[in-house]
Amino acid sequence: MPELPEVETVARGLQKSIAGRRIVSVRLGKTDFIDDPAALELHLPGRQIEKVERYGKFMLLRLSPGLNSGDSENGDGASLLVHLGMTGQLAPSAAALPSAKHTHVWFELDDGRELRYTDPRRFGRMAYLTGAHLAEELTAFGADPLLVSAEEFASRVRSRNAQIKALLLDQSVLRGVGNIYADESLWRAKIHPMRRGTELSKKQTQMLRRVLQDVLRKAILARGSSISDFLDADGEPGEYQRHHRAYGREGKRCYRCGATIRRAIVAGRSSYFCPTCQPAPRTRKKGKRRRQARNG
DNA sequence: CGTTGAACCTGTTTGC
DNA sequence: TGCAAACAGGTTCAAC
Repeated sequence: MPELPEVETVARGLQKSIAGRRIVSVRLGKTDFIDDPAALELHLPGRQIEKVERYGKFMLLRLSPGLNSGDSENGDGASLLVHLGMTGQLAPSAAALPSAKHTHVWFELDDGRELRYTDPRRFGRMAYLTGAHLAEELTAFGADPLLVSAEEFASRVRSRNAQIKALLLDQSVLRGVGNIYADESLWRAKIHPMRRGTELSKKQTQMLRRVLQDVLRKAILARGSSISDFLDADGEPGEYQRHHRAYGREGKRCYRCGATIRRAIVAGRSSYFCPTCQPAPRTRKKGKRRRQARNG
């Protein structure tokens, strides 16, 4: 569910509502999505949440130096890394309110509230990481799509023979793009999701970066897309789903040309596109119909 | 190197 | 109405 704009929305909300608060205690339910549950219970109590930021689809809760002695990496960029997976929600709540179903982590704060993590499918991830470990973790990711230069974007995309949809979803190429914003940007750039990176012209590549950034910025302004269950840190849905041009529009007409939006599985994911505006690449032979004779 | 499919887990929607 | 299949904003891993 949460891609870059949704995670940015949650991170900004949390920065406003919980930055500066201290974690008093930690309570855990199911923990199979937590790297080292005991580390949370051991290291988080007493720490102040200094800042909440986004890194790709991750949230980084930057923590104050710990008071426990014996922890050689105290203060060394200690952070709580949170990935929302498909259905994760992280939001503060009055401690007295009942917890939603599938709430698995409660951080008691020093102002009487609790920061709660709820995640029905538990595809999310949570980890307490310090300095070197955190840095190492983050090196696996590619460029931030909002910051990437035209040159870097082009070199990352045009050097790869994979399908452009797969490249946009690959977090080691760009960090933060998911299924919705991949399809939305490809529709706007008029590029078929099965086109190869190597196949894109310089113009197309420039256009793709431009519209991707534009879509992401506008989606952030609209506080993300809520298809069925995304809620921000204030419990509010986003509005950007109203502006979707491709994603989820199978069978409806293309806003640009009126053709019928199609759905196909590309890179293992449902992909929505306009078959007219986004012409398909020449299909590989792949058995089936033997049209033209090859050999000459 | 690139693709595909399965797996992780729960809930909701769709189809017969 | 009932029940099974398909599908969901993500990631990872094995197999080819």
